[in-house]
This record gives sequence, structure tokens and C-alpha cells, in this order.
Amino acid sequence: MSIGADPEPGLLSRIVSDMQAAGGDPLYLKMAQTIGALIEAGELRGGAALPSERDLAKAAGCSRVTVRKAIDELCRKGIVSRRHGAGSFVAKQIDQPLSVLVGFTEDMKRRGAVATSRVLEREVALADPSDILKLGLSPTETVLRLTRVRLSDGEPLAIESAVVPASAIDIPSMGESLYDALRASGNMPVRALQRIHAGIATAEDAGLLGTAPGSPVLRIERRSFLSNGRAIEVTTSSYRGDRYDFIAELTLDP
Amino acid sequence: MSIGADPEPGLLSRIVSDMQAAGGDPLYLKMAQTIGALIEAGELRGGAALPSERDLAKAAGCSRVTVRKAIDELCRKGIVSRRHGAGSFVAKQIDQPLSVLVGFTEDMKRRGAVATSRVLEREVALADPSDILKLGLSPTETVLRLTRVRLSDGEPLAIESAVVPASAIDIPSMGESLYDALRASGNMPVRALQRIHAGIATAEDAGLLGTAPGSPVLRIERRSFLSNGRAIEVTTSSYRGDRYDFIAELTLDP
DNA sequence: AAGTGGTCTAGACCACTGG
DNA sequence: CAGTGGTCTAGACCACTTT
Repeated sequence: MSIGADPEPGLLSRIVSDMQAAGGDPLYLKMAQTIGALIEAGELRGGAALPSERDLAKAAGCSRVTVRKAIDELCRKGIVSRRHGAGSFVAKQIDQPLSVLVGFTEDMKRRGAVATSRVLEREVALADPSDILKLGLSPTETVLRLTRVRLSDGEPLAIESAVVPASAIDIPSMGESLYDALRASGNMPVRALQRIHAGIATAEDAGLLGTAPGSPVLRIERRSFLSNGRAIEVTTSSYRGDRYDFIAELTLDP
Repeated sequence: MSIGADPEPGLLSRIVSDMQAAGGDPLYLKMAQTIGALIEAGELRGGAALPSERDLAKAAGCSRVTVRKAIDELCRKGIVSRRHGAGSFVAKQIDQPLSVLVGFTEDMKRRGAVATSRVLEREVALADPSDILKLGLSPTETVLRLTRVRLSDGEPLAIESAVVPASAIDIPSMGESLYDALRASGNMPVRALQRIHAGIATAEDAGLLGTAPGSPVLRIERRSFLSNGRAIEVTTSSYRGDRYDFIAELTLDP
């Protein structure tokens, strides 16, 4: 037997004992979280074998169906892969899927920078026709329009203009992060579509971004949706082409 | 009862009878395909209710677990959404998730245009250090390097340079489409990461794309991977900023 | 209260991988 | 060959929505 590919001895009991600690989640999620934590903590290296589904079920005192749901979850996140007839293994390349729905603040944090911003415009106004169309509003609704220069480690990186229905956030208590405010009011989007194209900085863009007019910018229009499919945010941004890359993941089977 | 939200009468028998036709796939996939086909054919509109899981199981003569797996599949693709305690419904906005892994030819087809190309360079050569790094090759391996101007409906849209290990395709039989060749040799990637940023056209770019030097371009570097995680393709492209948008989907939970 | 999806069980058989 | 994941069953109870 090739030792490297076999489940680490004692792994089974580690998983089961750690699992007791988890909260009120369903059993299959607890198991997925427990195994996921062991992987993220580096205790299970890439390529390491998980215990077999039957062993996990026996040790955890649950059915194999439940174990399968737990491993399904880990496969969905891409941190475990299955091989029919062979076993389940920790995925080798934990290439962070960077196409995750986050706001500017979190995006910068993930890139190891600190986000700040300078507000250019902040108003509550009647939705204009374009907002009505993109957000699916009624013509009498009001929106918060927030235009900011976004800075990364103190350097201007983007001009961002966000529009959200005024009813979706508690404006007085809102801080720097729009997404924190959306989350606080239970309106955090779960999905977004981005349209990305290349443009060149206008004189105004250049002044705000500290670049030369005619320099390249990445223009991004983001529409974000709640889990019920309702649009909750439209943001248009212009990023400095020389300082920002957008990373997208594509998959074969949608 | 609100008629619009109830399952269409006769729907159950439609699903079950159509299901018999499907091939050797597992039962849950057959059911998912059958329902998915009804939705794509427009027979089930957005918001329409599916029959309950118990009804589907009874009508199809299978267990509810199997029905749930079928509906899981449809939910994963985003064409059905569940509401606990209420039912399962056809998703309202079948906003095609456009961030699907396809080559230029298929991308243009989906946008309703015809793709052609003009080959600038086509050679089999030793992998250079950059290829070795990005594709994980050994220094003695050879690669196919294919540089083309890509045209959409006859107009230049992009300059694309692809590198694949020579061992991964049958070069003599290869046609216009690199992805067709990869598929034919069983090396179709299932996943890719794209790095996208904005740039401006050099004089050479401009000449090939038929634009002015200094006009905006979208520079895309794509690395594609097989299901076993091995890198199979690196393509760098420059798209005309005025004629191409990249569309990406972001989700909250990776 | 009735009906829905969400979780879970304790089995079973099949298809595949590996020694 | 033994062991693995892949599919499937016939139930059960819980949590939630709707009427």
C-alpha cells in the first residue's frame, strides 16, 4: 500500500470529535465544515485521501447518504475531488477562485491592500429611467446614489458609482462599505453579473484617478441580485488599467 | 388558489412520458434533462411551479431522494429555485450565465456572429520558460504556438495567441478551432482562469485590428485546466475595446 | 391544518480502481 | 479480488409557507 495516498491514521477520530463542537447546522454541513477546517488549517495536504464514505458514516454514527452530502459540499467548493472506485482526495491546487461577489473594501483586503474612499456625490433621489429599468423599480421609488473615488493603499484606483433602492438600506447608520449596509439590512446580494470592457480615461477620469487622459481604464458595470432574483444594486466603475486586473473563472458546464 | 402559481395540469404526465425517451443516463439526470428541456422549450415559463417532489416521485415510480437529486441539478444550473415550504419554481430571469468556458468560435456563435481567423504564426517549438511555468511542462517538451487575428462577421475583433502542449492535440487533423481539436483528442478543459485588464493598442495591434494606435483594448490571459487539474492551454488575447464586452458572473459562496 | 421542501436512516446493487 | 464511489429505495420526522 502506498502510504501517501492512504488516509492519515487517527484522521477519522479527529473529524468526529471536532464535529461535536459545531453549532446548530445540519449534520452534513457540520461534517463538511469540520473536514474543510482541517484542510484549511493545513492538516490535510493536497492529494491526501479522506476516509472512505462508509468509514466516515460508521465513525460519525450517521448514514452514508449524509456523508455523501457533506463530501458533495466540499466538491462543490472545489477543495475535494472524488475518483470513482479509488476514493476522495483533497484537491491539489487550491487556486483561490477569485470571482467571488465582494465589494471594493473586501476585494482590496483579499489583495492585501487597504481600501479607503472619497465621496464625490451622495444623494437620495427619484430613480431615473435607467435605474428603473436596471433595478426593476416603480417610477415613484427613490434610490441612493453614491459616487466615490476608491483608493487602494492611499492611491486612487477606481471611480465607482453605486445605485441602490433607498428602501434597501438604513442610510443614517451606513458607514464606508455599501455591502456592509446591505448585509445589515438583510439585503446582501448572492449573485452578480458584470459587464467588462476597455475604455480610455476622459479628462475628468484622469483628474480623479491621477493618470493621464487617454490612459486605459477597465469599465465594469455590475448588477447584483438577491436570492429571490430581484436586482438590488447597479454599480458602474472605471478602474485604472495599469493597476487593476479582474480575474474570472470559467467552467464548462454552467 | 392562485392559478398562476400552481403546477400546470398534465405537466406530471408530460414529464414522465418524455423521460422514457432519454438514454442510458442515471434516472435523476434523465428527469433533470426532461424538465430542463421543457423549460428551454418555453413550455414552462418563468415563475411556473414544478409538481411537488412527492408527486414527481409517485408519477415517475421512483423515490423522493432521486427526484431531489434531479431538482438539485436544475437548481445548480440556476434554472429552478426552491422555496422552503412553498415549492420549486422555474427561475424568472434565465439570464444566461455567459461566463462559460468556450473558444472564440463558440463565443461568437453565442453572440450571433460568425467567427473566422487569419493565421499570423503557427509553429511547433520547444516550450519557452514562460510556457514551462504556466503549463507545468518539462523543458524538453514541445508546444504548438498559434497566433491569429480573430474576425467576427469579417471584422477584426481580437489578436489571440494560444499555446498548448504539442502532445495534447493531433496537429495534422486540426481545423480552425483549437477547442474542437482539444475535444477530439480528449483534452477538453473543464475550467479556466482569466486575468483581464485594460490596455491601449500598440501600433502593431492597431494595424492588425484596424483601429487607431492608442485606442483601448481588453487584454485577456486565459489558463485552462483539465478535470485532473493539469494546465492544458494558455491564451493571451487583445480584444478591441469598442466592440467586445466580457461578461462575468459572481457568486457569494464559492 | 395541509402541503411543501430539508434532513436523515439503513439498507441495496452497480461500476470502477487498485493490488 | 476487496474496497471505493455512484445510484437508488421506502420510509421517517422536522421546518416552513400558505390557506
